[in-house]
Amino acid sequence: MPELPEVECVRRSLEPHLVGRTIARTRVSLPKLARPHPKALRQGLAGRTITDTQRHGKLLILPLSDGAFWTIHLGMTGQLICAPRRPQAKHIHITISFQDHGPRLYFRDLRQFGFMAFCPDRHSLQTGPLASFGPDALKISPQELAQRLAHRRAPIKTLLLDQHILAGVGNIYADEALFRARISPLARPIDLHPQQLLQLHHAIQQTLHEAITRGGSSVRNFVDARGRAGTFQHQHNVYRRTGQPCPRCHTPISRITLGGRSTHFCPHCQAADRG
DNA sequence: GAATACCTGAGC
DNA sequence: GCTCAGGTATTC
Repeated sequence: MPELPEVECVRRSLEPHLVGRTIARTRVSLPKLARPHPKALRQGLAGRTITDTQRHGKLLILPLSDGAFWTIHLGMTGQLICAPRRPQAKHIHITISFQDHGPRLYFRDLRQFGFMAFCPDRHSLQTGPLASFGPDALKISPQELAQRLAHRRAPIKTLLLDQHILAGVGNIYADEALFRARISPLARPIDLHPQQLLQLHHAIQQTLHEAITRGGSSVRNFVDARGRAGTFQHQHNVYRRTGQPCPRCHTPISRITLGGRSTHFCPHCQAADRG
């Protein structure tokens, strides 16, 4: 479920439960979710203390004692659960227990697209889990966004989903940000005025910040580490609203496929010839 | 770029 | 039975 706002909500809900705690034991029941392999994850985490919680795009980064890092990507259906006992749930693939014998951390992932990785130092973090990510979507400047989009020829929606360009925007927030900026998902960067790129940058920031404030979007069943659902799905203007009236002009929302992903937009407010 | 692959489940 | 699902890497 998680795009940048959901991962940020997970990070915030996790922080008070994790920082300062020392890992005792890691149990991996689905080896492919542990990188580079289960033994490295188990041995790397054992005895190390979590010193902070950070996020880059959709990647959770937990700095550890001795300059190591633990990274977690939730993929499409990943969920972190902090609880004293194993929840009555299927698809729990990794369990972390701590030296204080307090609540454990359970990694649940139905579709198995997520992962946990151990990085012994900053270099392996940057050449490993972080290698494929551009700047964080909440930290990138308008100038840098414009620069990174400049000579790309794909439709803008496809580019927003490309984590090499900027990290954190997924299908929901790409559609919602383009609606706010009144830009067609089919527009190419070369078609856009500099002013429109500024609007897009602003729309991305606004949409992501507002979603974080509302606890993220629980389209299917996203919950944070304490089991709380978000409410931003009630603020969606276009995402999964095919055929329903545009909140701005009442034209029915269209749905097309772009880069293999369903794409929702208002054909009037976001008309291609209006950028 | 588009298609496909990795997975399981919900909803029709 | 079929289509769709919020992510990403790899192939043609």
